[in-house]
Amino acid sequence: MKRPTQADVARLAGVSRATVSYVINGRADRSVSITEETRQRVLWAIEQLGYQPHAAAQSLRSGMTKIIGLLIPDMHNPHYWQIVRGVEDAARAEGYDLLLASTSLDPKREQHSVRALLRRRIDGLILLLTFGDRLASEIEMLARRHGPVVLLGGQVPGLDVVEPGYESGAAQMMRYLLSLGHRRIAFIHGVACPTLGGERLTVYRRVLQERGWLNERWVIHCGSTLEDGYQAASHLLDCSPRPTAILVVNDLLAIGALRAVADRGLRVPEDISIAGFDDIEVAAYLTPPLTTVRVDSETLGRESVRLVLARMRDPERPLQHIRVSAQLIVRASTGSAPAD
Amino acid sequence: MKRPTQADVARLAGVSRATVSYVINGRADRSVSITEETRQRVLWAIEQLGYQPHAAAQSLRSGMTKIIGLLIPDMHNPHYWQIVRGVEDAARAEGYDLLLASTSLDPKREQHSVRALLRRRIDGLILLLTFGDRLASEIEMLARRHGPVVLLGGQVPGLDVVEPGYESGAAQMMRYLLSLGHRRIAFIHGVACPTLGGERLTVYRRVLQERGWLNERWVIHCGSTLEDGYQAASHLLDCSPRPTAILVVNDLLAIGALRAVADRGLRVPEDISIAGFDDIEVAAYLTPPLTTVRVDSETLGRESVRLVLARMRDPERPLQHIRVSAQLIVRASTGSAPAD
DNA sequence: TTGAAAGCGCTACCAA
DNA sequence: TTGGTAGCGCTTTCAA
Repeated sequence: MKRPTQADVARLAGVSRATVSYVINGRADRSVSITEETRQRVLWAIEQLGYQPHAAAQSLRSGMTKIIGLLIPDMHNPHYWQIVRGVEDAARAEGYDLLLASTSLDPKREQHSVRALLRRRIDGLILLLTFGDRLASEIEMLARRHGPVVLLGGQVPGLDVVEPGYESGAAQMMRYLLSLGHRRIAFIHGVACPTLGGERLTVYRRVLQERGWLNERWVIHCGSTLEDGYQAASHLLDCSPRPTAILVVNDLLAIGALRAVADRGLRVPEDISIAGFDDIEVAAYLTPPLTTVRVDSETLGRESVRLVLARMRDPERPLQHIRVSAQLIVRASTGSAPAD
Repeated sequence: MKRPTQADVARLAGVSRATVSYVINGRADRSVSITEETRQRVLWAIEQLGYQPHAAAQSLRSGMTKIIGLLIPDMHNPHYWQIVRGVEDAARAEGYDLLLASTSLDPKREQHSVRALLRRRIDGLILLLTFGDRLASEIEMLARRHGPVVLLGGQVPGLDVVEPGYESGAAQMMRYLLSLGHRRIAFIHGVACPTLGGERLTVYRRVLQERGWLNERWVIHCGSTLEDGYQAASHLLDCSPRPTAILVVNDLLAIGALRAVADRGLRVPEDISIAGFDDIEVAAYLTPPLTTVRVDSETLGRESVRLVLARMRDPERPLQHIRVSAQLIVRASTGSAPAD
């Protein structure tokens, strides 16, 4: 019970293999023309046998895989999933399948995954790198040889980039928190690699520095799990004086922070304000609903696919750098700074 | 600047293409043996050229793609990601890449995705079907021709199945709620397809029926988004008398329910208890932390991969049906039924 | 309008 | 111990 091949179809339809190929690939319009009757016979034979073209053979011959690869840092963070959704959607709409890999926040694995993805001669690659710097030169080289590679955030010379507008988002957020009267603002920087989310931290530091309110003790570096967020917030809550607001590098960790506050019997936002980044879907449904900076992650994914496809079509087009804007979303987790 | 092929390596190393192949595939041990010196020269040439085997060509020749396909219903629900994590992990550990597709809760798209996946002659396929029944016969047929197909829940004759133990979990949950004195227990069945989560609903009905407390007005069928959960719960809260507990088909929707309760100024669990299924990661960090039924989703994913690989190795092995057990996790969102 | 045939890059069998 | 070589299934050019 072997799977039927193109030759089987040809035999059954009483035509040559080339004809079958023409019919399938719809080349019937331009250079080649096929009798409607022949076409129908071929179609019938295909149906009859349940024939399906062999993807590997097509790839080998045509040089296209019809696959787009996506590398994300961490499957735990919903934010990345929203990106995956955007990518999957856009890719599928164009007839591409999605090969997904995650770094699991491990540099070795990131390197390994990038190589594995590249090895497949996938049509296009979208990389959301965690430890990118270490690989920059290798990626640059490989990208030159392989097809299109688009970076989702970060910087590698010679590559198209889609950049989330966290920087302006962070600035909006800081302005907002200051307008509420907060001065003791903490920052939880829970990421696998210091460079990740760096722009948010930088803006935070700069804004407070300008006012002389920066206190490095209130910048917590920790891991990237919910529990890390919880622990970091717990630590901050035990400080004296306590910060009146905690800005968290992403919503996932902010959820951990909310829990920490609740566990200490404190109220949000009366006793302390909490805010995050990303506007993951649950953010609006938390108790209290979370103030955050929205970066439309599906758009991030979609745009990446767009760039990849565009580069496929025209490898010589000028380098693109697209910025997806961010927007402050005020909900109930932030309020005026409590009087001392 | 074309990519080097095996022939280039052979030329540079001064050996034949076959030798290169042997070196790469480490067949040097058994049937064929290669001088250490030759081996080194080949390795050197590979390094020199930055040669990487062409995956499509390998697939075509060897018949293996080193890819496992996974179809999930919906990228919005964290529960499914946890499964994806398990699959990705296990697959990568065995040298397989992951091709991911999501149904987006659309039957057409499910059918289309299954076909696309099958078409690739992927080494193995893991399906978490939403509308499986409609496709059952097609899948069965295709599975016979194609490689291993494992079902994650559901039933298709002739296929290996990994089944989450929701049924026993639901029974534990109902027993627990009853022990807290609840009699007016509602059920939010927010799924894309009635059969999904059916076992949970069935247990719910059976248990209440036995006591004569079943009230179909308290069974809400709705969609599968957070907002659907919110709306469904809102509706239930407006009933009079109000249910004293709401069991939600999954944690994601339960989050929506928690929000609805909070928005009405009611307290969980004093005024009403809320419980879900899956034990997604955020469940423990919600306010209040959510009582739920844990089904270890990573294990679900891992086991699926295990079955796929086992079936690859031995297509004739007896059909497997693995049940992953469920466990009641009591947290703060459930409490004694309020006195009337 | 259709068919023949040359590979795409690789693996594995057989011969040397 | 190594090399020659026949395909895997498909697309596409060229000829008929």
